[in-house]
Amino acid sequence: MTLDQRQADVLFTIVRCYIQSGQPVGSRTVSRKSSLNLSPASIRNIMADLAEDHYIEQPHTSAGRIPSTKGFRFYLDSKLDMEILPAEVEEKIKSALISTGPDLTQTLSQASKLLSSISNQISLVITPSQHNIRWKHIDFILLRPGLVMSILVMEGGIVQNKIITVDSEITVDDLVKFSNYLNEHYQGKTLLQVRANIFSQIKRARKRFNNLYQKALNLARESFEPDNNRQVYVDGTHYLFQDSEFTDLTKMREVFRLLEERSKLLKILDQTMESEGLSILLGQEQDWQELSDYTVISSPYSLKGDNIGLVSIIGPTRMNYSRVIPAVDLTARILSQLFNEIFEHNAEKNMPKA
Amino acid sequence: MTLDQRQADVLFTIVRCYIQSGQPVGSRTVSRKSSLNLSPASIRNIMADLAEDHYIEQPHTSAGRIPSTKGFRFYLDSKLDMEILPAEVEEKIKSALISTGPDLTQTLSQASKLLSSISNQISLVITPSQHNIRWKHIDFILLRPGLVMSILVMEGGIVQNKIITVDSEITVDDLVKFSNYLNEHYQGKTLLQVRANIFSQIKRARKRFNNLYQKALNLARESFEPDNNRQVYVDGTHYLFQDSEFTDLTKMREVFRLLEERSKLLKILDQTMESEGLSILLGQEQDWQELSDYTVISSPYSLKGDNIGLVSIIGPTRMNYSRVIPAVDLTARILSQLFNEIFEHNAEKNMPKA
DNA sequence: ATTAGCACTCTTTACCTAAGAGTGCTAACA
DNA sequence: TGTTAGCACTCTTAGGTAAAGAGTGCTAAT
Repeated sequence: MTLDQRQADVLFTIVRCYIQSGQPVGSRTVSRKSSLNLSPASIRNIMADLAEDHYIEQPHTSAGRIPSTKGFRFYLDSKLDMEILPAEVEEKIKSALISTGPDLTQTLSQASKLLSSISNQISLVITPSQHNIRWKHIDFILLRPGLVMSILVMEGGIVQNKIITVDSEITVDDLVKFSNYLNEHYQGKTLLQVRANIFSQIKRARKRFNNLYQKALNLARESFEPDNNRQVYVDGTHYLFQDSEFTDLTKMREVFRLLEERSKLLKILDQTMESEGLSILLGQEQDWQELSDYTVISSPYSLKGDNIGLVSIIGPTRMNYSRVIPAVDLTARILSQLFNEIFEHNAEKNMPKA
Repeated sequence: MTLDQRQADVLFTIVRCYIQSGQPVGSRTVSRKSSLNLSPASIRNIMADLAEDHYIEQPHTSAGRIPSTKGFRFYLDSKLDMEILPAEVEEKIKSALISTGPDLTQTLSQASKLLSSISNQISLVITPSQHNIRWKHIDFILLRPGLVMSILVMEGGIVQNKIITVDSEITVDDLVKFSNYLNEHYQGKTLLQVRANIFSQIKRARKRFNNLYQKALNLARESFEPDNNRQVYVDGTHYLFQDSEFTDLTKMREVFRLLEERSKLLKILDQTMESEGLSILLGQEQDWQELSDYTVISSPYSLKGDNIGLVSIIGPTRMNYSRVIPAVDLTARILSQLFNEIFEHNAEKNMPKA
């Protein structure tokens, strides 16, 4: 079942030509473009084998062949001929991201813009899940009696606001006390740690402590709840119109619909969140009707070895992988680097205090 | 130059039919669809007049007529046959917006989603410019020496963060003093008022006050700077693919490109910001290459009579105005109402204190 | 003033044919 | 035995023509 050298060679040539032209590829073309010097007739024999094993398909009898999903998968898994991005591109991205200043929100938004422009595809950047990020400060503001806004500031200037309904007797002074307490006890811990700690305290508090303390804990619990509206930065949507002559408009429309349905989108992207390094999902391999002619390439970015966010692009199955894959990879790597630098920076600052 | 009753009648019928079908409209069709009972031949005479005055155009000799930009403008300015949205739709929107709770950011995002789904077009909602909104609270957080995050919370839970570089000698205690001072003196004022006041104080402070005070003022000045990244909520992009048989893909692509270029988009939309009530901009009347086949319908929402934000839709010039216009209008009205309710609510709370 | 009638124009559609691209098979070749 | 030239066959595409259809503009009659 596995392909020998020549079969693979032919398959790769077909994939490359198909990506370039969007048209079925004939034996003549393969014969000319491939490195093995064989006549079209010989190529045809090999192509017949490949077709039998479903690596390639024929739109109709007298047409050339196009790679099947299986064919694409084989091509992608062997990841040959990736372009090496010139060092200056790497430098350009890095400096563009650093220049966004200390606000990581800006950095991520900028990363998405850069990625779409160097890949010429739709780019997605998901903001970090905050489990593993340390927080610096919490603040409660009484919007009106019974209504509090909590503001949680984390490393790198990531902010999470939440509006929380509370007991209407809670006063501004109470809130100051709460926040002082929390800032003193939990500052510098990760959200995950804080949450765990708060839950255990709530259990104990049921019996031992006074009412005010319980209210504080409940307020804290709600504030530190995992953020369910993680943001997704989307850029370069107009690139989907490239080569739209060959594209089914209904399918294009589905992509746009998906991009707006953030929950569905996140469900798809989350699959790649835990994987190490880059992953490539072919729409047709998964059961996504929305992306049947499209491919998602993702790479997580990480903080201290934990994946916290994701960089991806969505493009047609026949996109230029050799350029796009390195771009996604690079962007994720640089983001990781930036996050870790900031983390290091702050860790030094925190250590002496602790 | 102005049209008489019959000419207008014929023009309206042509516009209506063209919107419905997307095809040139012939005299037969007009004769059947219009209320005046005239034969196709008579209609043709009237159509010849209209064509001479450039209200309608002919793609080629033997085709029907399509409304010109001038024709559309005439139709839109007389705004007949607007659908009356059933009261239950109004109720549905209202309750859906109220149910988003006290967080106005959520409310606006939801408004955009609702508008796109009832209009079947791309919807845009611009977050309020904060000049006329009162602020409740300011907070400074020392991210690291020399780097401060300011958090400005306004009426309705609108939050504006800004990261500001400062003198690296400023301490956490200084920041607490600053924020206490600002909160005491300026709470409840509008951003515009605060800014004016701060500027005048800075001038005086140059001579009279100590260094710390000047630093505080400078920090305040930067925090209260008008927010240059006003958000735009965009929804329903996939509706652009409706009737895409008749649509030029290059032009569609330009729309998507424009939607991502927020500064350009805002420049276009800001034109309508100051107008009273609904405005309709035909892409071809303006000098926007990006929107040559599209129309922007906008209506500002207001707080205490001042326009603070904008609700719009972007759709093809031949969209169903009779449905879309009331939808935009209604959404803006409901938003104004909600904002004013919240304002009233808070005003009552603020009054006794002041 | 309105309309029926009609010739005219231009587009659209269908149909046909020829060209072209590519295949698969066979037989010959190294 | 692997490779290749040759060839018949299939299916799509492009081009051209003719018929159909839609709509106009004009004229003459009502």
